[in-house]
Amino acid sequence: MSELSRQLDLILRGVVEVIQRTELEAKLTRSLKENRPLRVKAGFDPTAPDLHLGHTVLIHKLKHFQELGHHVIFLIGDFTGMIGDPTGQSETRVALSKERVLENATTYERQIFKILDPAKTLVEFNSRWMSTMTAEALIHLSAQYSVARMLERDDFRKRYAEQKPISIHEFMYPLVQGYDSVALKSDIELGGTDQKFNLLVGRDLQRGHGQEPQVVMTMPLLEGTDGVKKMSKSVGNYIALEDAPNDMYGKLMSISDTLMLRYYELLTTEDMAGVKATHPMESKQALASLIVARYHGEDAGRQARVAFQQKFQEREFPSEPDARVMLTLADLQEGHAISLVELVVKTRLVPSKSEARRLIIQGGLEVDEQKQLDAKAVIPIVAGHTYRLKVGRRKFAVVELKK
RNA sequence: GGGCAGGUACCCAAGUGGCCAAAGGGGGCAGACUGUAAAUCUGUUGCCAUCGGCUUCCAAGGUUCGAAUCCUUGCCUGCCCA
Repeated sequence: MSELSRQLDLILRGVVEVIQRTELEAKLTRSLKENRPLRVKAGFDPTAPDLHLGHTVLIHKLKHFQELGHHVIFLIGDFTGMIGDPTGQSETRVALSKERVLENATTYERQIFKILDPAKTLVEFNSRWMSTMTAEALIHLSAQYSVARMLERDDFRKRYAEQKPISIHEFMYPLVQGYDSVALKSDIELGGTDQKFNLLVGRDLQRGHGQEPQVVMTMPLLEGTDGVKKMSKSVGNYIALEDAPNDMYGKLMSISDTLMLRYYELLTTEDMAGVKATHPMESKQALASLIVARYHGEDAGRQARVAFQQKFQEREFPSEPDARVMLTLADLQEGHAISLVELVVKTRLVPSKSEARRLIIQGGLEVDEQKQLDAKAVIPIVAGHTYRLKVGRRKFAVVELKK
């Protein structure tokens, strides 16, 4: 196998679309011949340093390039961040302070370097060239794209059709992102399939600046834990890289069987036929252990598995409860007692007394393995005893009286 | 600048003077079921409380015994005309 096809093999694995394949091959060939690594760019939002598994699909692809000796540019869109997210539903963001951006960048690095090699990764900020751009240059840049072409972008088109607001500045997002490619002389840009439009703008702008257009590669979007919408923090269907091992494991175990296969496909290199042949629950546990181990270490993976089995399969009380409450005498009524509602609220696992009451009536509360159904009940609290509360399906708390 | 249509709970969306804490759907939560799930079914979903009370329907005023519903002003959104 030639070096070219070896590289192509790895590069194309899992990719949805390559624009243009022939250009990619040409760039690779030249890179090999001249011994000049390609510049591979991917952009990230500055406000969400809490990376989740969805992001890792892309980061792993960067890793592939890195392994092949190419240069990876991790671009933090601190300037574009002012515009708001490209899905368009959110409002304009306030510019982040310099300190804040750097802080977020550090957080990013801590997470991505679990996958990427720090020595071979260039972290860039687009404010470096954008914040010094003159208004004149900006107008000039805007002149390179038409409104009609902007409206080709799916979400713009939809919002326009649905009579929803689109602010002018939102058009700057694709333009600036495209210009980033010019500034970085990017050879290849990676993004999710939803980024296709923005990525293509980069090609146009590069051409306009006399550069060879970048090759665009789109990666699949990973569905979130709900199995339908793409994984994102704002929807709340995400599994963050920095989720605690047990949470991460638990979230992975709660996904549907169908979604599990998808995760295997996009997040691992396991053999799919083998996975499908195994009992779904076992496959799911294997997946959960694998991912937890990847971000928290082998031990954490094993421990999370044990903890999960305790907590859910054998319905035992976990060694690490979700909340610990220390009561003082001031919390108790005369007779050293406290109402169940009060007690549940004190764990903070439930937002209000009404919710606590509801939970109890619906049979969602156990104290020391005894189901409590009376929302008006008051229970005595004895010093020295540790009360173990099961709050709803999956939350546990321990309560003690402070001496 | 003018005209029209809108702004309701986490989201979508009904309601157009009292029967409205506000239909319906989605989502969330709980229970049953299960292989951890998913799907399904059932219940529940402003806050505090025993009846009952309190604060909500863009904002501020006003009319009324009584307003999400009527009026005024303002803010916001979309469309059309200029």
